[in-house]
Amino acid sequence: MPRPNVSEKRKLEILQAAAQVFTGQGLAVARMEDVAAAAGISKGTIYLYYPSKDSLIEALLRRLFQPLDDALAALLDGIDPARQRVQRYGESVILAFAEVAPLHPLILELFALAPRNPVAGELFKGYFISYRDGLAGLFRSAGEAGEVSLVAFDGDAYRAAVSFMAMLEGLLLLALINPALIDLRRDGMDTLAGWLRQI
Amino acid sequence: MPRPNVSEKRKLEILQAAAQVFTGQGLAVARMEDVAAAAGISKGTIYLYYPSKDSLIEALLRRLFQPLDDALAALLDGIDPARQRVQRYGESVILAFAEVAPLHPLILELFALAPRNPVAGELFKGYFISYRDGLAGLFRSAGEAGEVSLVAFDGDAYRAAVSFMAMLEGLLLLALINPALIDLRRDGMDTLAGWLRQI
DNA sequence: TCCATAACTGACCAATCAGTCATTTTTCAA
DNA sequence: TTGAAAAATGACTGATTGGTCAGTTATGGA
Repeated sequence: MPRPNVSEKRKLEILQAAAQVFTGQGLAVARMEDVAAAAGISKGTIYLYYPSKDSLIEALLRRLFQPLDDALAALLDGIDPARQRVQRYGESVILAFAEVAPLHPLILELFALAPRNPVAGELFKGYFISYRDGLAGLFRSAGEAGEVSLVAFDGDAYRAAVSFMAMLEGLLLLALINPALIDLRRDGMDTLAGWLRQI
Repeated sequence: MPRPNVSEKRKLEILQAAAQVFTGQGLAVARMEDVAAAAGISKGTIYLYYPSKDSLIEALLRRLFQPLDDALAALLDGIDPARQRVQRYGESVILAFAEVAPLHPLILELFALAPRNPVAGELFKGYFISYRDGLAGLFRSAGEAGEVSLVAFDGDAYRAAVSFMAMLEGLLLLALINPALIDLRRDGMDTLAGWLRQI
């Protein structure tokens, strides 16, 4: 019988410990020793699975990005009517963010990596460019098909896309910076619904 | 003749050097030695004006916040019609952000301090709470006076305030994360104008 | 049971850097 | 011109920590 491959399991355990420690202490302050302790292993073991602290941070970033990527794929490649896909996308992003509320301080720090860390930069850049262009294309064809009205945006699908993105990302930012400022589940859904009434 | 007070001038020079170095290298990586070199002084001298690296960061944060505070005061205490004040506020924030584009990586890092640094936390919290409540009050009274229509928000001034804030902060976030994503001066102004047509 | 090897450990090293302070340089009122 | 105080210097220290690796332990097929 082959030995059970502990590698993937260990990697995941380390990643979860890292999420917890990095969130609690901040990326710069948190020590690899602390991550190891939280994972119930020794520091050296981490380096059997991740070659550096940076690689651990990047793995975490990719992992947290996954749900966003999935939601974006569903938005852009779905077969449902455009309005419905946009609404579902907004709702799933808002709910996903509300669910990871304990990780918000970490997520804010990961955002701040974008201009400096190449991996983070590429992730964000790729995501937002696809998002903007995909959404604009979606609005354009839905507008031409008469499914939505772009009259509030002078018929400009690009403007509609930027407006939607600003509204949604803005909601997330407000929640990230100060949880007491808005209730994502209530205010987020209200604002999203209000926006959708424009088109 | 009293000696010219070099203190305020030196403090400002150090702050400007810090802005430059922190933006280029990141808060965690930048060394006090580098800030000193950029200011054309020695490291020890910095400590005659700022007691610690953290205090320097906090001074920078307060300084960068000042224009926002001023714009907010003009929004909340102005005597012009509500719609005009909201528009002017949005425009001035967007333009101010576009003007400090070289500092965007630093600003993103300062945002990420909010959950951990008490000074940053208080600044952001205070600002956004005043912003939200002041704007909601503004919309409420302007709605009652018939200056604006809140029908797009079910007559709810709070919802209108959250929607406006999300739109505006979202624009700034998109620009911060990836300058290539939107053109603040053009897309920002368009989106702002589009939002204002709702009320 | 044996042992090859996978998995893990933690003491250690090398590098880093915020902050200090004894000393030097500059300033200017007398 | 002088000297006392203000301003500035930069070598140094103490503490920290990412990453390494020689040695130890656990596993399971033969």
